Amino acid sequence: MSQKFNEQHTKKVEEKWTEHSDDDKEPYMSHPPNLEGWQIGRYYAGKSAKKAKKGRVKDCPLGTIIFSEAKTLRIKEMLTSKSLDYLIYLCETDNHTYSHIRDSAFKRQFLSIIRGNLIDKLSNASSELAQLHEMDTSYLKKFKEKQKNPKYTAMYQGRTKLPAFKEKDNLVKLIEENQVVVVSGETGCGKTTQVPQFILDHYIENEKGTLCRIICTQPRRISAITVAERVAEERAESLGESVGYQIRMEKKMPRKSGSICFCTTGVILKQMESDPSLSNISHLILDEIHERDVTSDFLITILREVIKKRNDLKIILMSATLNSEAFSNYFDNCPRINIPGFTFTVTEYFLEDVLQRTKFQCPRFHLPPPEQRSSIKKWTNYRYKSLVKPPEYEEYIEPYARKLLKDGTYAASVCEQLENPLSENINIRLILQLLIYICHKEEQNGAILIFLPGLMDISDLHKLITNSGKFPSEEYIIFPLHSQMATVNQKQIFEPPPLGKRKIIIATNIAETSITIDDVVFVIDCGKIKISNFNIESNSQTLNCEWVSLANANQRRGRAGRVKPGVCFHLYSRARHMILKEFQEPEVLRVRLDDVILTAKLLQLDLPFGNGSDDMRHTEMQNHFFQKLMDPPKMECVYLALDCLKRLNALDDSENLTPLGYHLARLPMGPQMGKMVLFGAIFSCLDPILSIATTLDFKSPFQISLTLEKEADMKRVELADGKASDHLIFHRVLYIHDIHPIPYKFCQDYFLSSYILNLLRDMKKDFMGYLQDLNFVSGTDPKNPLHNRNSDNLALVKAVICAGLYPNVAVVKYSKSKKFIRIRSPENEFFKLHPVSVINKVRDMKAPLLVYWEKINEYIHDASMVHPLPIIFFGDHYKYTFHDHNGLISIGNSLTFRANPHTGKIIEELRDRMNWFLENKITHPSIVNWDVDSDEINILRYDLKVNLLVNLL
DNA sequence: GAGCACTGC
Repeated sequence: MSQKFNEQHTKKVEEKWTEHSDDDKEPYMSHPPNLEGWQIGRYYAGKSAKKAKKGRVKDCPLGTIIFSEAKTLRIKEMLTSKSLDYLIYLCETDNHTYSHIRDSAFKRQFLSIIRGNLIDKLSNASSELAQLHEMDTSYLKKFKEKQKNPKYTAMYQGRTKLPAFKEKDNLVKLIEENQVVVVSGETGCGKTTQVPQFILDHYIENEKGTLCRIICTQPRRISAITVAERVAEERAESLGESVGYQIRMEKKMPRKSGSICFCTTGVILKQMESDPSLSNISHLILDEIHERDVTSDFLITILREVIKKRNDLKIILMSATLNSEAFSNYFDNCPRINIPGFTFTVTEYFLEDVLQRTKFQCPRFHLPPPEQRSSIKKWTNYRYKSLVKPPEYEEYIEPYARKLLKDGTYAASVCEQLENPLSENINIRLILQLLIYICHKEEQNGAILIFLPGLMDISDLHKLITNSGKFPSEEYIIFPLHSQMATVNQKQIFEPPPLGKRKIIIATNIAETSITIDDVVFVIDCGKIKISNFNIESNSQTLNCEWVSLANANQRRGRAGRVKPGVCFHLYSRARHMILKEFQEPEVLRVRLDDVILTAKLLQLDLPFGNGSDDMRHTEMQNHFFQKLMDPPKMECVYLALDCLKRLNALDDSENLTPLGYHLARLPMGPQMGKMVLFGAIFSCLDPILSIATTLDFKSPFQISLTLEKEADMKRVELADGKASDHLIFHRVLYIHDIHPIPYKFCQDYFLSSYILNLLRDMKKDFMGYLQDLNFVSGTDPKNPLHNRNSDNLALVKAVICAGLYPNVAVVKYSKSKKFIRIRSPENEFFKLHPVSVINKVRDMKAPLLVYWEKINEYIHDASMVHPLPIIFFGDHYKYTFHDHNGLISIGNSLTFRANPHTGKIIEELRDRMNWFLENKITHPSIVNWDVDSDEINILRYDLKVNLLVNLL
């Protein structure tokens, strides 16, 4: 397959598309020339009032589309072809019977999903584990032999020292006698490795090993593997005997019975799609359930239904001590058992102690940046801002500071600083002073771990430390640690430092749970954390810096006591510590719910009806799935997600899954990315689209360099190859990585992570497997030429990107100096383009339209500049209107384009035709037959050589 | 004019 990276086919786009001048796009850019004096003032007042209303921009067409006469003629010829009638026949939709769909495996599965219900499905649930006495005896025999194995006995000796071991008999008895048990305990108590083994050994010893099949879920892939390896080692076995693991794209399954399988929470949820009663499982252990991620919250909600029908299924919830009671309450006050933790003591200090020891002086006022210091007005504003105190100061923090002053244990200047809210801001100079104090005054040696909220702070502190001259590289190794930095995959960070050197790690909360560095003795906790939230009013995602929860603070503190007693410095006062909330909000209250709803639909759970549905049905459904969650999300959030799924055509008007929705629910990615991939398969440009969708869904392979930022930016621009698209860069990177003679060299030169690139390659293959199950492709090779006939046509690739990202469309506005870009949403809100986007640098501004995936805090992260036609073809709410000699195409009730009547008419027919084609393809999943005479190609073709759609887009 | 918490199928 030749997949040259060029855009030759774009030139074939024949239609004339003109961009309007500024006045045309924004009719109110400047005041009409005939106005004078106060009229001008009133004009602008009216204009800003309009802006404030955030009115739609219907009346500001984004451009004009005119097809040439020759093209019009050819398209008209095509439109008279007979194949259209055939397609209309195929796609006459009947939502209740779907009688227009030919009988197929897909149809039967789809109908059983939209008509069925979880409870009915569970009513004939039963365990599939059968007791086989011969095997039971053999399991016991092997187990007894193992107890003589010196390796096993040595490991066993170590196990008996764990706190969990003292509770062995209690645990086994409690689990035997109850269907649901909550096991709580802090890290280091051994519950994760021991509890599954206690259960398994108990079954084997009682000659019923074949009835025992334990699944233990972990929130992260890495912990599923490491725990499985550890447990296999303790049992003196290799993986694949009685212990195994399963994560996406990687598994080592244990034997079918008498076994323990560690897997990620998502794997088990996916399994429930086909086997909701978990028929081949005897014990389900959910570990780290206190983290409250969407998947585990979702899982326990369904499990409450499942255990009613499967009385023999045991559920063990393992949580931190802090919120074990809440889980017990959720399961009808099921019994709890607590295992004391086993960690070294960590001495805790707070801001007042740090200030006292370092004699540091916090700034009293916000200093404006140097370039603004001349403006006194702005400066006063800064001073004013610094004096506004959060409400908790009067109630808690000031009284505490006054008490300290009275007690006389702290210097007066320390107490005074505590009363100033600025002392709670992140202050990297204070951290530097504290580091100097630790390294020179504290006797203990050992690694220092600093928690900061984000990259900015990590970068600033890193610079400050290296430039201070107090931490020469002969004595200190400094590791910045962030999910997007190369250091996360370096072994060096886990290993003891070279002799005579000390490790300093500057990390985000990645070091709280995901990455464990054993030799940490000192922790500096800035007390802040970046938390993403979903804002219902603006229907958008935010990422803000907040106070940590007590759970976070404890976890951070615990990182200091893994090998010996440690010290933790919190950079906030004891008073602040007292008013921290216990936990962060559960994730399900902080995210978009569209993906959750699709999964729930596939699992046939009862869901509420959206805003638009009639009230009768609304009131019928009081006890729906979302109400049963431990923390039900706001209904507005559910409605927003339902609306979004309807716009994507994943749900029909009665909120049943459509055939498209059914496919999207089965694909392991969000609905928009799933749609992009399906269209990539249908339009035969699958490899580039899979690269892009996988990267957006998982993670960018680009790594951040603290020292070579500019170089990294330039490499990105180089990879963009003049195309105004961040998405096509992902395609190009994965493409080159696959064919490069020395992939590792390519990664080094272009600041890429080969670890992530390899994962992305595996993931693409994994998606191919799903597409094959859905019957859209014929194998698992993403580069199969059969599915890449149009992969060289980057205009088409961009059109498919657009189909997937819609309705995330925005309009580009240049500033007058054209130095930077502003973005306007169809709803007339203004955003900015993230500085790393190549669109800032590649000035190929033929089109003012962008499609994007992620928008966080007013910033659009990755974007592609697109032609209007894909938006017109793939957008919803198509309308054509004609009045005052103006033809207008309107999309999504907000984007408008001018088109003369004959062009408008043709676009409308072409759009219908393509939708029929897609509908047919979705309801009759199969590989598109690109043969010259095939029916489906005739539908899209306007002459024998060229496929209409592929060239039009 | 200016910046990106962390997971997962």
